[in-house]
Amino acid sequence: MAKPKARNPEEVKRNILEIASEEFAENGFAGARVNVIAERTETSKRMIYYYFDDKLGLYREVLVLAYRQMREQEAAYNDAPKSATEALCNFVRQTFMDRIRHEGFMRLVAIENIHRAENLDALGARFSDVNKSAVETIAKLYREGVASGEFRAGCDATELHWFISALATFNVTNRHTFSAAFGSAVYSEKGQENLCQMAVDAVLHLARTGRDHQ
Amino acid sequence: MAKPKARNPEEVKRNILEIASEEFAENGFAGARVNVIAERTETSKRMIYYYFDDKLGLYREVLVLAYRQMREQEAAYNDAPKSATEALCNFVRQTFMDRIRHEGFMRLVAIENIHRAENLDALGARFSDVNKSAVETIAKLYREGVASGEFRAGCDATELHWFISALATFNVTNRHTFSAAFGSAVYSEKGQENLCQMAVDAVLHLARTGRDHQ
DNA sequence: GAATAACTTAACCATAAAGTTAAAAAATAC
DNA sequence: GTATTTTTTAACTTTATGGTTAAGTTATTC
Repeated sequence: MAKPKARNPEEVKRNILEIASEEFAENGFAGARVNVIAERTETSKRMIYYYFDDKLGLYREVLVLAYRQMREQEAAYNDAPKSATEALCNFVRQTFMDRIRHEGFMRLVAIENIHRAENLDALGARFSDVNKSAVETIAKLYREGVASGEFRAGCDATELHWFISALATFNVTNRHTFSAAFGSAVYSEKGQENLCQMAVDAVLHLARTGRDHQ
Repeated sequence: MAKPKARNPEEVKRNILEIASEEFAENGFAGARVNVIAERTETSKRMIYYYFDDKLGLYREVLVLAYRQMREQEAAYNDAPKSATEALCNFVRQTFMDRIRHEGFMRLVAIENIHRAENLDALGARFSDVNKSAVETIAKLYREGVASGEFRAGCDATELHWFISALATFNVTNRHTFSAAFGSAVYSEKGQENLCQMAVDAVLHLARTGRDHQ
């Protein structure tokens, strides 16, 4: 009577990781409960230990998957802009919106920073390889702008990436304390447009003036 | 033989809060252990419950104290700069360095954001009152620059504060994942100088161009 | 100087947490 | 059709956790 229920280990793992990702993002590593994760999956607690050994092993696989999904998604940008200026402008906007869309990922990153990234470090090359594309995108973009005369040389691509990332990330991860302290006007529709435009203006300015910080 | 050990409830409370602040900043709310906090204080676990009721009560008092100390310290800036430009430049640098110096506070803020600031919200006016000065400082500074013709009108002071805060905060709170992903060059002495200078340049640019984002 | 309130100590408790055991069943591979 | 891998179930163990009890001590108040 009960359906045969075909086996699918990959799907079981995927399902566990999906739920675990939500629970860790919501409650942090120490705050998350293995029992709760188990209850929410379509399988049992035993299977979590079967596939991931322990809570930490599960958490680390969640991190790997989250970063991989994020970078894959970022790599799918590539519009066909008319100029380097336009491309950079789009890139900043994209990043800003992207961070908003992936709040769960942002929370995992914030949590891992509280752990001083010791779990990402433990992953070694399995992690750092994934990120190479992120800086390369903006490096290429900036080079093209310098070549066309739109930007001035001297900026460091990683520093530009840092700058864009800082604004887009803070906007999501510090939203709650900022609102509690200073009101939520900056998180109104108009407020968010303003902040995004400020980010675009500032980044264009930095790219155009080049290395004024020698 | 044992010294009389004079009573000093305020000192006992202060001591508990100091240790608790370190433990919560290090491990988060769920990760922190009341037993560990108790062991590290000069008093006993019972006194924590005597003064703060429970773990959450202790955590909330830690937040109150941390924000108060931070704002008091910020309010003690007031140098005597020659121009509004110089004043804004100094303010950005100060903020940038300040966040670096108060890593523990930054960690508490990050942790409270993971909790969606529900504990700050629960404090109500006891919290929001403390922050009024922070935006007022930059608002005044910007007004003076507009009056002197150095800046153009139209910027929102809270948005400027958000902008400066974003860069200075991300630099500290996302240090570990950023380094793990993109290398630690931006956290070398030279790298940090560059980032700080980028922040100054960008903020000056925004203040000078005023409301290009209507 | 007795009463009272503030404070201290350490043993104790109930619960909840991560993780395990063990036995069996079902699907798949060979 | 035998061996292997995957999956299920549920009870169990160990340890650590937040929180409490209860008795005692010290300063302060009257």
